[in-house]
Amino acid sequence: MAEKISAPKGTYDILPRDQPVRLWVEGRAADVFRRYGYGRLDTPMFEETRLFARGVGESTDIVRKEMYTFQDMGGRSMTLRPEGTAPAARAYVEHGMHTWPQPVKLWYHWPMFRYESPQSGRYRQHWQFGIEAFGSDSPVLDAEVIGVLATLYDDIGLAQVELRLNSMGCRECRPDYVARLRAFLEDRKGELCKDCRERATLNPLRTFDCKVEGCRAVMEQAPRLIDWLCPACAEHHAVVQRHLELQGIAYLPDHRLVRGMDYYTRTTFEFQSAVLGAQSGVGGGGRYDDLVETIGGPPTPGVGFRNGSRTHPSGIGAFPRRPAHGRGTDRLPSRPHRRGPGTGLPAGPRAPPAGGRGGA
RNA sequence: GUGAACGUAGCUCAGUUCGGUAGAGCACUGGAUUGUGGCUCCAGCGGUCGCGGGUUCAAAUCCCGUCGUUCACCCCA
Repeated sequence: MAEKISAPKGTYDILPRDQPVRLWVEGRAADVFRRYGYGRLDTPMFEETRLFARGVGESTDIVRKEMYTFQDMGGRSMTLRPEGTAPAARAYVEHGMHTWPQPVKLWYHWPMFRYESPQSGRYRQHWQFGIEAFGSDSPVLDAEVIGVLATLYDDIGLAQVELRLNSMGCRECRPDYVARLRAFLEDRKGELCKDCRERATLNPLRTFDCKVEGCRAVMEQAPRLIDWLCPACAEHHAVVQRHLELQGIAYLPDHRLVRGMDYYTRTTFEFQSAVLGAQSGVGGGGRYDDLVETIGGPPTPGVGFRNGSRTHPSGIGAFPRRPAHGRGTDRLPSRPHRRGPGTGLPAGPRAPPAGGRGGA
């Protein structure tokens, strides 16, 4: 026998038994997005490399060392998309969506590619749901986007998630704050770990993430971005919170919450699950008011979220879920019957959730 | 990129401590039985023990390397 060939490192096959859950989740998501007025967008799986370099940010790890970049036959540098917001923004500009009624609301379910070393819930190709709303800087829209994700989680019965909320400020107030933070870190340099001393110059906001006890103690006394927002950002943040409360969405203010892309401004948020170990983020997002302009479009604010398949190839399927309630008829389908015509049809609406790898 | 654990039939694993040329259950195939393709019973198929070196009379078992998986760090979905 010839040498066996297996799926590339960090990738996985999605077998017939996984499809019912997958289709069910996508169906639920599509339904929620539709109810909120989002239309589906599909873009190519690869884009010109400079779209991500500019959109995601040259200083991010994604752009610096995690992209699947290749040269096509015409000598152009192309990259398998590592995230969805930049391509969506590109499509917004390319198709003149600024002439559509604003905000333009888009959703997608796409595979993403990152050259990382795989570990729990982290793959080289994974699927993400996302929504993006372009063309409105209203804080009410931020709260709505968070509401969409909360509704989706509620709809599929995802349990034990909590929402963390922060504001990253804008190009007016963040630079001032970062300078202030840098000065603080420089001052306390001696008390920081080796990693943090590097972070202090490269990406000072990340020093808040450090798990080293000494660093945590120092960072307790560090200036907090949330305290140094400009009046406009502070007001924006306050309105977002008020509208979360109006929707009855519980959240935890977390001034240390920093997400991976450079494009975030003002609102950032993340739903986390206590049961996922180190990879606790389930989904999150935020506002990106400068992104469209950065990639060559007209100044256009935007806000969105993405939800990654953290634990299971079939997507959200393996997350812990609440028991099905009596009236919610559209619960998760069970695995198809062993025998039968081979259609893989769900057994029925009342089947209990099945979790775990390969389950359901 | 760093560290640790692991890698034996399609699947879940035993065997590795104290080296002696591979086992179980499930699945699959065939048969018996049975008013179903269900149950039970019988039989069978199936592994160069991830790969490559080394030590040894002899390696799944010890040593080195390599690839892969998992978990953690980094970072992040």
